[in-house]
Amino acid sequence: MSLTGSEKPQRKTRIQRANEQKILEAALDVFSRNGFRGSTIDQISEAAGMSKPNLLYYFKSKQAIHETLLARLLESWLDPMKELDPEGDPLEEILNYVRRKIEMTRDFPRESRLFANEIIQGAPRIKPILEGEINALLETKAKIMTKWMDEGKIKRVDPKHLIFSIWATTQHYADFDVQVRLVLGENIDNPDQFEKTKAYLENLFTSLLKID
Amino acid sequence: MSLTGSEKPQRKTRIQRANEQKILEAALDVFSRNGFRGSTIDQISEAAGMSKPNLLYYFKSKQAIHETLLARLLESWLDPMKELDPEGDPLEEILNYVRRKIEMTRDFPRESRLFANEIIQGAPRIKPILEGEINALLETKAKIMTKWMDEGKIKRVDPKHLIFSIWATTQHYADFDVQVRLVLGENIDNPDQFEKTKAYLENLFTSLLKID
DNA sequence: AATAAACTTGACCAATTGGTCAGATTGGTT
DNA sequence: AACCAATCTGACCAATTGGTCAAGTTTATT
Repeated sequence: MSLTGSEKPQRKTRIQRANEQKILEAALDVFSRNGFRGSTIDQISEAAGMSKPNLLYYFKSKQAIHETLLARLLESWLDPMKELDPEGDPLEEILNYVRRKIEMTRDFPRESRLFANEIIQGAPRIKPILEGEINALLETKAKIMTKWMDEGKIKRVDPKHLIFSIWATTQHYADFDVQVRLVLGENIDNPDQFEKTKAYLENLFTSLLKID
Repeated sequence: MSLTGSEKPQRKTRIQRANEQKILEAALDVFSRNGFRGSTIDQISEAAGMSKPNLLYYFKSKQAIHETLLARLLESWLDPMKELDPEGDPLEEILNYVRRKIEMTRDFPRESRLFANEIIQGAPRIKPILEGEINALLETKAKIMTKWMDEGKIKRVDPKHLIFSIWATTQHYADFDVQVRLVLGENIDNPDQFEKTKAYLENLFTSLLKID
C-alpha cells in the first residue's frame, strides 16, 4: 500500500497509456454512433481489441469512459470561441470564429455528435459543467460583440442568438451528416464541398453583420 | 377468421383508437427524451397508464411504435416546405417558410428531437423514406429558389445550403433546448423569447437574400 | 340475459448486458 | 534467475428488458 493515499497515484505505464488511448478512441466511435445507452461495453472492448474485463481494468465502468470522453471534449470544444479577440477587427474576428468552428466540424465530427447526443437527451451528465464554463465564456464574448455593435463596427443583432446560429449552422454538417449526404451526395470531408460550405457561411454572417 | 385476409382488417374500436393515441403520445415523450435504445416498453406503458402486455396488444413491438411515430412525423415535417409557392413574392415566401419552421419548433419540440435523435444515429430506420421523399421535395424547392435568383428577385446563394441553414437554425431551439435555456434562462415556449428569436432569424435571412 | 369478441394483466421466459472474480500470463527490476 | 506488480481473460452473476401466454374482465350485440 502506498503512502500517498489515493487509489492509483502511480505514474502511468507505457501499456496503461496506450490502452487508455485505444479505449477512448474506440469508445468515441461507438458512443458517437449509438449514444450512451445504445452502446455496450462489449462493442467498445471489441473495437479497442481487448477483452471486456481488461477494459474494465482501465475504466471502472461504462459511465467512467463516457465521462472522461465528455470532459476532454468540453475542454477543446470551447477553444475556438476563446480565441475571439476584442482587439481584432470585429467582422474578421467573428468570421474567423465561424471558420474555426466549421473546421472543427470537419475534423471532429464524432466529437460533435457525442456532444449533440448528450445535449438532446437533456445533458444529464454535463449540465453542471455546461452551466459554469459555457455560460461564463459566452457571457464574456457576448459583451465583446455588444461593444463592437455600440461602436458601430458591426450591425446590431442579439449576440447570443448570433452565437446560437453559428453553432447551429456549423455543427449541422456533423450532426446531420446522413441527411446532408443524402442531399448533396457528399459532405464537408470532401475538400470541394468544404469550400462551398465555408463560402456560404461566410457570406451568411457577413451579410448579417457588415456595415455598408 | 375473416374473409378479407389481412391481420386486423376491422374498423377501429373506440377503445382501440383511444389507446393507440395514448400509447403514441406517451412514446413520443419517452423516445424524444431518451432515444430509441434508451427507452423501455415499461416506461412507455407506465406513461400511457396501462400494463406492458396491454401495450403490446396494440403494437406488436417497441420497433413498431417507433416506426409509427416516425412515419407520422415525416408526413407533417415536410409540410412547411411544401407550401413554398413559386408564384409568391420570393423573399416573403422564404421568410414565411422560416416562420412556419420556427413555429413548428416551438409547438412540436418533441417531434424535432425524435427526428434529430434518429438522424444523428445514422437514420437506420428512415433512410429509405428520407432518401425518396425529402430529396425529391428539396430538389423541387431548390429549383424554384434558383429561378428566383436567376430573375434577380433575391441574392444568389446555394439553395441547398440555404435550406440547411434554415433547418439548422430553427431546429436548434428544440434540439438543444437545454443549452439554450442555460444561456437565455428560457426558450421559445416563452412568447417574448419567441418573438426575439423570430426577429433574429427573419433579419438573418433577409440580410442574406434581400436585393437592395 | 347470453354470448362472443375485445380488452387487460400477473406471471413468466430468454436474451442482453454491466460488472465481478479467481487465476493465468507478462513486464520490469534486482 | 527470481520476484512482484501490472496486465489480461474465461467463466460467471444479477439486473434489466423485450416479448409471450393463459386466464380473467369488460364491452358490444343479439
